[in-house]
Amino acid sequence: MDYVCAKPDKHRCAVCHVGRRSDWCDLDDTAGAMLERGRRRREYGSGTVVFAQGDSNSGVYCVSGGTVGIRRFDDAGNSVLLALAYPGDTIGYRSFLTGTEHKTSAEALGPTVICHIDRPTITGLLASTPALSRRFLERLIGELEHAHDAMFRQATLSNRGKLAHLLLILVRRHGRIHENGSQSIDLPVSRRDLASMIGARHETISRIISRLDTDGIAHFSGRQVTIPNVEALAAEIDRPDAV
Amino acid sequence: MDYVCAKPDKHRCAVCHVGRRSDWCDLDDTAGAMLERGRRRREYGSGTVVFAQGDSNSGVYCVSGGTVGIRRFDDAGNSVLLALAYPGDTIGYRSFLTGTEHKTSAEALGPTVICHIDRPTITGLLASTPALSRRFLERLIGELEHAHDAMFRQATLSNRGKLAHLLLILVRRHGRIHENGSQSIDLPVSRRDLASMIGARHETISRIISRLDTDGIAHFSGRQVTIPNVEALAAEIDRPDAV
DNA sequence: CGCCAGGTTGATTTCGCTCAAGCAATGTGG
DNA sequence: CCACATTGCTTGAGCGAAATCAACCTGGCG
Repeated sequence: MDYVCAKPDKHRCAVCHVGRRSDWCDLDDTAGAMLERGRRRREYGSGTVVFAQGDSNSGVYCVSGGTVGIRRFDDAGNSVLLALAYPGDTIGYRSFLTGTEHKTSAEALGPTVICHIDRPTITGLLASTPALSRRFLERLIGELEHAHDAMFRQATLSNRGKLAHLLLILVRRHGRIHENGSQSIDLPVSRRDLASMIGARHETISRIISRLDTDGIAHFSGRQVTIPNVEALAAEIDRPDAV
Repeated sequence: MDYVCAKPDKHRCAVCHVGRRSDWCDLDDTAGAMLERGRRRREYGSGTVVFAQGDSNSGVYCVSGGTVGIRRFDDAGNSVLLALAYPGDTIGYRSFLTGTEHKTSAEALGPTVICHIDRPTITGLLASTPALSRRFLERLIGELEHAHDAMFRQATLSNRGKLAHLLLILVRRHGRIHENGSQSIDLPVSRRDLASMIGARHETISRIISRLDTDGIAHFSGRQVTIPNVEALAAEIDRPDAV
């Protein structure tokens, strides 16, 4: 999701460096001041819960630094990592808009900085700045688009294909390019979460990982992944059968 | 998704009987007149395409009668039925809002009546009626919620459980209650589409169906399904193993 | 009448899940 | 500081579920 602000370098949220990519860049001076008053910055340690599924809504959150996991639980204790949120993303706005309890949990994956904007403030901002409502609308559209893509992949790809695709997405976000053209990722999530993201057991993920390793597609060492050839990884996506 | 109009029996779209459940019930007199001018009612035969994935947007559509399938294709010709739309639902509004091409196709599943509202009209309505924008927003939230639920089920349930769940949803929409407490559905979709909705091959669906039949959970005859005991069907959802 | 799409069924193979054991890293209380 | 639990990960064995390939049926429809 790439939202570009109409007024670059103006009225952006002061603490965040995301600037033009945040939802707040359309605010005028008074609205910006209101945001500054109602905003509260906080750091979260790895694994900390930002808001929990079932909690009543207390405003919205804006990710400033780090990575946040959006997760859903069921009664049996199963959990699925539905999405990842990055600096510039607003989260928790859905239950704010509907006035219902949170339908998902959000947790810090690694050290994270998040601003909380309380209900009165965000209500005021929405009233004074129609463009903000539009931002949320477009954010929703992006998320729905993302969910539809995921549903389609879930229905058409093999587990190996799904993992390859997920690695490719993670490379785009977290990847570092090496001198020899290979790329490395520091995975933001555990194996179990990788498994839940593609709808497989964690043992299955382990096996696929070791096969990708022996096939030379991707080399795993803890949460470090090295991908010699990204094109080769991409070629794995729609292949039902291996070499 | 149950949206209730603030002004019942007033300013609703004239041809539709959905009245309070449509997105248009908030319009005032002038906006209502604008809608009447820009609206064009049309009947679609079974299987007809309303709009196709890749088409440029030409406004939005409002389902008046029948059932519409929202489908996504890939290059290889695979298709997945992502959602169903019913009278009162507005479709095609996402690509209108983003100004991009349609990311999904919509097709009539059986005889269907749909109103088309052209771009200038819907643009004007949105400008004059902020509540309409809010309607779209809540529609998006509902769809995203639905997609998240689907992703979670896709990751946690067996194919049998997914099919049981899908039948339960369809019973709610299409079911008729018999005298003896059993319920019947006239499936709006083919077996292949049932398969794509739960991410399985159509042969697998055939087998699960015959097993549900012999287990006495649901009896299939063409697109007619009879469910003696809905509770028994619901109990199938989270059961990984059969009796 | 023959064709064809949609559906069923069978045989076989592959994939992925379950159960289970083992291992490394981390943390904890004595 | 060590014994010991805990957590996350890997690996193996066996099994069940589902995909694949294929034959065949059935009801429309030109």
